[in-house]
Amino acid sequence: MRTRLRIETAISAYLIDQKIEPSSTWLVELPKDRSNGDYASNIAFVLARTLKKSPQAIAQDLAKALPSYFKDKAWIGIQVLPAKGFINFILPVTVCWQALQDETFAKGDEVNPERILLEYVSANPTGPLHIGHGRWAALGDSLARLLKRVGHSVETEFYVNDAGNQIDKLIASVSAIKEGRPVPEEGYGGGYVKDLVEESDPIVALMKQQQVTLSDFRVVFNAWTREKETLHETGLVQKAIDQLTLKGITYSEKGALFFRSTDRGDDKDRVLIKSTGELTYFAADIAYHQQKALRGYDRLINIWGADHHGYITRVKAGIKALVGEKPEFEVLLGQLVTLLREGVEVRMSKRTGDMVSLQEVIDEIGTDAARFFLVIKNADTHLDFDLELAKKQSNDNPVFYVQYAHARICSILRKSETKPLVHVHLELHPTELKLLKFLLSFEDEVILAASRREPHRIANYLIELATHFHSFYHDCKVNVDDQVVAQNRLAICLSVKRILAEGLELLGISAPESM
RNA sequence: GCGCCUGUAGCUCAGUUGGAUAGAGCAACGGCCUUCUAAGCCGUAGGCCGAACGUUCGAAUCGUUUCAGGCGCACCA
Repeated sequence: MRTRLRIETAISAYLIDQKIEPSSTWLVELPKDRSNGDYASNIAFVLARTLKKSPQAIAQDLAKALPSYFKDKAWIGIQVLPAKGFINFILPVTVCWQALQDETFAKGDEVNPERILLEYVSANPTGPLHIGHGRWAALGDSLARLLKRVGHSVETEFYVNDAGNQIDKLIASVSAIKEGRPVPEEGYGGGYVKDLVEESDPIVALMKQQQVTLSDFRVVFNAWTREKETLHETGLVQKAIDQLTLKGITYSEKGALFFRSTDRGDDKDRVLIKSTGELTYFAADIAYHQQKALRGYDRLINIWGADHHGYITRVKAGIKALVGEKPEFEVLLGQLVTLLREGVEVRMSKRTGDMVSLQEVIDEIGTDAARFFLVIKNADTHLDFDLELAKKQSNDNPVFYVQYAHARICSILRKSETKPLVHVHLELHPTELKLLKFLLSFEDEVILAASRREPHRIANYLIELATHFHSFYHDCKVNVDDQVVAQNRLAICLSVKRILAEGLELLGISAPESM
């Protein structure tokens, strides 16, 4: 971002000098085709209307004038080229090099750092985690890492629904098995339920099991909040309901207590207390979010499956009613995962026990491959996860392609006897130059991925970086006799290694020294 | 019926705050290991970006309509 910021600053300075006020927003971005330049701006298109000149003519003028606005010595060689109305910027190698050397490269660039609470997975403790939870786990954990990386302060939380109907059914199923009775209808009959018979507290046992799986998946939460003890036993749910009633936004009807959520965009009012006297999950949920809000965050982010889409408006309405506009409430919806084995869908049912658990997936294909598969696709596209395919592909799985690049660099470093220099001389092989320039764009990718909450961008960036590196490896031998060249290339290798490792780290994937 | 997501190469998907000839991997075909790990590199072929209309100097990207698939629309969780 800092590099891009320099360019934006130069353009702004020019506009101020010329007393030009753009009619709408312009930007400096990575060109789609990197061979056009390192950065590009659409400013000429934007100014065309105000200046009543063609974008091409404006671009010509700007290209001539802009270089003198880069005051820093290192930037002196910058090329500013007009092209079909675009303005392309080609950075001097030294600028790229210096940016990469900076300890804080692609780190802490967020303009408005926030205190964020990210809640994800939050699976009921009624069975093992499945592949769908795996998607939220991979997504949430990577997102947390990304948000931290750009400078937010992030805490992660797993909300444990250890109260309510489903829990009662599970307990009933366990005792039924224990006493040799058949599992009640609508109960849980999966194989794992039989194993719970030995446990003094089946819920805790399942929670621990989930924790082990997540830990194997390299996903660790700052907090596991248990609904029963933090919300019900403390009376906080009732308190939240009372507050709503006090505000006059509840009403009784047919023996139930309703929350007037239609006042805040919902299409029907929601029940807080059923006519049976039981509290709804919705009541507990808004109490929970109220508690989160009171802890003083700027933003609450939740990751939910698309099947909870209908829930957003009402929970948002509840939060707004209880705590106001203060903490932003943001829900990231992820589309569902279909688990396949050789193209045939594996139905996910905890009740029948007909399922493949996340633990089994991890054991079968490994955490690295599983996480990569789950995070590489945009969260809003439906994901088909084929176990056999994931296993079969494991040799040309993109994750290995990326890891291989890292391992290759480590191998080069092991074989090299020269020490890297601090700077690069200016004569670079074209492939080498492309690689260097691509490294620089990590900065922009991280910012974009974090601000749009799209970790899959990092996975795609890494694949592309690995591609650039493998080409470089092929075209440019590192350990050559010419010491200047060797040191240069070694220095580039070190940068690639660092970015690969940092990128993989953001995805919670290992960067092996050898393969 | 209403809401949200998706529809891009044979397959799996990038690209979507409008921009420069629409990209990658797999599959297919053809090259490259006496040289730092061939889990690699290079090349060829493959497209009316679901369809139609509209907004714009400019649309895969925005709007309307429509078709197809997924997921929701409880005093269930």
